[in-house]
Amino acid sequence: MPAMTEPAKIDKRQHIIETAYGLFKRIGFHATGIDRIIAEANVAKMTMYRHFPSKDDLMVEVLAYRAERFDRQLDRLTEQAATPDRKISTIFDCYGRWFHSADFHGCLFAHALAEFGDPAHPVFQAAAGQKNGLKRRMRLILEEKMSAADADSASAALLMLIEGATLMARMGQPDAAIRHARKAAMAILATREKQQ
Amino acid sequence: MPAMTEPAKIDKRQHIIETAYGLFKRIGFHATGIDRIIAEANVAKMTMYRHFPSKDDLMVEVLAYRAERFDRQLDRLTEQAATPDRKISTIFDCYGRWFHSADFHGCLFAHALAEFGDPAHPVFQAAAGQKNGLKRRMRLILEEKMSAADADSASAALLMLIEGATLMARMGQPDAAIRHARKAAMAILATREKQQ
DNA sequence: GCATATAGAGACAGACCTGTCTCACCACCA
DNA sequence: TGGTGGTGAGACAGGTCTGTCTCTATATGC
Repeated sequence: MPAMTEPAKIDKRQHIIETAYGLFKRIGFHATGIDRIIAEANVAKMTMYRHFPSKDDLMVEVLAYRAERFDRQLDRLTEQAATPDRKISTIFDCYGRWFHSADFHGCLFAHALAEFGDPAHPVFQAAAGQKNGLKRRMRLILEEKMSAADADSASAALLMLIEGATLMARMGQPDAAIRHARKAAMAILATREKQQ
Repeated sequence: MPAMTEPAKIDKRQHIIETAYGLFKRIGFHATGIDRIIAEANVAKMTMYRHFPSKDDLMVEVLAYRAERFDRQLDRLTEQAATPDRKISTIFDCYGRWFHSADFHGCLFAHALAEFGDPAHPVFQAAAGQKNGLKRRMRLILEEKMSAADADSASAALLMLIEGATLMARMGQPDAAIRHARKAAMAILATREKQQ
């Protein structure tokens, strides 16, 4: 075909990452075979292996891509919010929308941690890095309104609520998950309010 | 060998379940092969397939065995506690000890949910059943001291904290996980205190 | 003693896994 | 025009997966 119909070629690599992302999310890391990825991406096997030396590398790149997209989204949303409380609330909004989206399949990073138990494995580290990054983000937000120790404790609690809510949403209760998580988050933040 | 040295034969089936449990926990469901299970259990392949028609069945039975052991442990611990708050605190104690145990590898049920995304899959259902059971247990405890609606909301929040804390412990911070989870739990329960 | 049930050992089938390799094709550029 | 680099298609290797099968050995109950 002529060059005009080949804009997808601009980034075959990115196309593979996004296809693999969809499969890992829906089916799992171990359960998704290379053959299926290349079939779904309409790509030759050698094309994939030229961009990614191994499946492990591909998984790490998929996680990195997803983490960056997530971070950019939260950057954009939280910079519009005025107060720490509003920033946190915006994050919960974001999760609530995600829980109700059509292709919600739970947290890819949590699944990666579940499938790769070895802390030395690159996939484990990539996934743990995203979780720690989210906690750090919330801690920095909370330090605007409370002591560092309280911010550390509260951000850990918020992260736990978010992880637990994601699990609950995955078990078929997205409404209850986000509602109860938000209520609990407000209760936690309220106890640290006067510390300002 | 003579009959005296064969008491293990009393329940080959149970021995297979416990061996598989250890492997699934450490390595994962998909990553653990049948061959490895029977090798570790010192059992012939046909012996395993005689007791469990398929690997799926074995996984479900392993989850059921683990869920029952967990329930019995919590039954024993919470019946010794006098008040609802003490019962909840005892559950957190239990999780804290678990986080610090030598062979802690995260929650098998959460891992099962991560690896089997289809809600119709028996493994998914077995895992979701355990989570819902834990939430129900805490809800019943909390209904002694608060309204049904508050107990529902608070038990959901406690479940989320527990799940999130388990994830955090798995990422190498068991101390912070249980400490912050407990503190957050107390804050959540405190806001529902006067509702009694 | 004999029947029945349970188990061990391991070959085997058929599918699927990751990863390598070859060959042909085509777009682009000098 | 001829070289270069990315790509498609698919064979292939070597291993592992689940699950079935056969044959043998042993233990228990009648």
